[in-house]
Amino acid sequence: MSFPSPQHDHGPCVVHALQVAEEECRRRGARLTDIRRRVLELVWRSHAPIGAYALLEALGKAAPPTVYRALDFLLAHGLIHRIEKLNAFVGCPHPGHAHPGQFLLCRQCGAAAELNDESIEQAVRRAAEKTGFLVAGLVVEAEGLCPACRKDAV
Amino acid sequence: MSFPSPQHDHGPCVVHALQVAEEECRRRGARLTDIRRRVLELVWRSHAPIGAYALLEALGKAAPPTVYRALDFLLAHGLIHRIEKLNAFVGCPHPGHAHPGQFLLCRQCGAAAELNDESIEQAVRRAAEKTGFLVAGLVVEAEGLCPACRKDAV
DNA sequence: TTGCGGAACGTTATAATATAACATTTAGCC
DNA sequence: GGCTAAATGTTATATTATAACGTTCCGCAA
Ligand SMILES: [Zn+2]
Ligand SMILES: [Zn+2]
Ligand SMILES: [Zn+2]
Ligand SMILES: [Zn+2]
Repeated sequence: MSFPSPQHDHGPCVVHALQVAEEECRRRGARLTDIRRRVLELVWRSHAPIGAYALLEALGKAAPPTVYRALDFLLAHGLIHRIEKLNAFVGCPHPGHAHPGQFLLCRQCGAAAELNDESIEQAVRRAAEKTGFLVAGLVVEAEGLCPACRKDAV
Repeated sequence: MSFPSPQHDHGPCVVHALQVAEEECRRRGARLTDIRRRVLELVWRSHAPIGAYALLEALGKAAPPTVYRALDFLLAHGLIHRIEKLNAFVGCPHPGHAHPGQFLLCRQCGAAAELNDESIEQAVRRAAEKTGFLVAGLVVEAEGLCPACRKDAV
């Protein structure tokens, strides 16, 4: 919910995310195969949202469909989110209940933070209702400066 | 601000948009060249957001950079918006003051409506502030059913 | 008017992102 | 073990976007 400090030790976050993912997949009867786990780990290891071809390269010998299929699986089970603005992917810090993500993207350091603010979704839903539109999915992506980069910029 | 009825006569909308664009460009000292005007007209003629390569085809004999340059110009001067989710473009119904768009995108008929709801932006700004993040740009894209398609679906 | 200089455009090639189609392997189940 | 469906491998190609460089056009000023 808060912005990840750039110098925090990210290792434990990755380990924790993988544990949660194992659990969540078990609960759902979904198979977190080796490739899928490796992609998820790579996504988490990256501090910033990471693109499919960067993942592909990190995986070593693999073709595009391999990584896209893994990403599709992870998206379908709510373990990652896609950032539309960046054509990139980021780990979900609290999978288990389906939700659209709301993201803060630092234009300086690339870091991303996920919000899940009820009032944002409500504001959209209310405004949409006024026009008679029924909201089914929602993309919210704010670009700007994270706390650390904001300080640096003075 | 409200959803465009699918059977409304779109011709006048296009004509009006082009007039406003002429005016706005004059005001800004920007050149609305033939290509740029044709691209803007094509964007407006399309009921739904339209992609760069569809515009390219409609233009006839032209190469990608031609249409992308025109789109860049139109974006820079606030005459169109880009829909990130769709990699597509839509005319702005009220250019003249820079603003991020907030969009309602019908998954059935493809129609798009632009909102400019203060409360949405405020909700995002407030939630971002809590984390110390400074918002500079904002993408809001809701997917769902427009009033007409909602009725059809019962 | 003519020539200058920058903006706009043309053209070719290529980068970056994503999917189609089909063969092969693997994992779970009886 | 043998069956089946899911997962993965493999090749080709679609889709979206930009780089690089040459040419043309347009406003402006000598
Ligand atoms: Zn999430
Ligand atoms: Zn930052
Ligand atoms: Zn607008
Ligand atoms: Zn519709």
